[in-house]
Amino acid sequence: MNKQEKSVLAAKTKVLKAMAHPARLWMVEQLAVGERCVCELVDGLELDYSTVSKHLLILKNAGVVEDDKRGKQVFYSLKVPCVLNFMHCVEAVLKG
Amino acid sequence: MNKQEKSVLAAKTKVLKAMAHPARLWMVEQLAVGERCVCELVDGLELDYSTVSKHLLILKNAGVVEDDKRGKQVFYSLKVPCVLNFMHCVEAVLKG
DNA sequence: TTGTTGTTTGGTATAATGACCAAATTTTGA
DNA sequence: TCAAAATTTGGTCATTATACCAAACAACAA
Repeated sequence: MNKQEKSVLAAKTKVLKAMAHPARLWMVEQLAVGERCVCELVDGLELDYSTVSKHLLILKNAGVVEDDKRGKQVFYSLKVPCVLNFMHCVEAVLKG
Repeated sequence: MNKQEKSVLAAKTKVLKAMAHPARLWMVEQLAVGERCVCELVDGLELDYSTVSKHLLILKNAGVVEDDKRGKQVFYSLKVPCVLNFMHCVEAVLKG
């Protein structure tokens, strides 16, 4: 494996890791329905604002979501809807 | 979020986490081509046998791969080929 | 200006991961 | 049997993740 292959692999891994956490995956599924402000995600997850904010940063850095500040609130939305297709496959894995 | 929703989420997360590591993702991509013995994966990754073996166990426990012992060697193969479809989406994420 | 709401940042303690080494296991071959 | 080859298991240690608290910031309202 050369240096370039390694960096491609690292980049893909970053996207997968971003979604590989229950709170983050839940948020991705919510955002698939439509944009949400941080407050709504905090409500749903019952986690600290600081925690949710950091999770969102991870998703954002991975390129999975984007944010939009409107007034006092920040709205997050799914940047790449195809990530959901994958979840069908994950469900297939779960069924064996 | 009730107990059942949480456990479904945990199960999906397990599958994602299993692939969210460069060595494991590389192995999944190799296995997509065809089955491989542990020795071949060790060769390609340049990691310890023990390390690779543990990575494979994680993939197996997640339901992503299966193993087949033939003689002295153990061959691993991809149990759910659709996981690869997802990688196309990941690549889309990478392109922004 | 001051206060309030919504969000992010910094810090810290704790838990989970991942890499290696050594040792145990399993299968085959001499 | 005994030894070698392929793999797994157990243990340790360093690194990374994650949760919470406190404090900082930004936008708006009084």
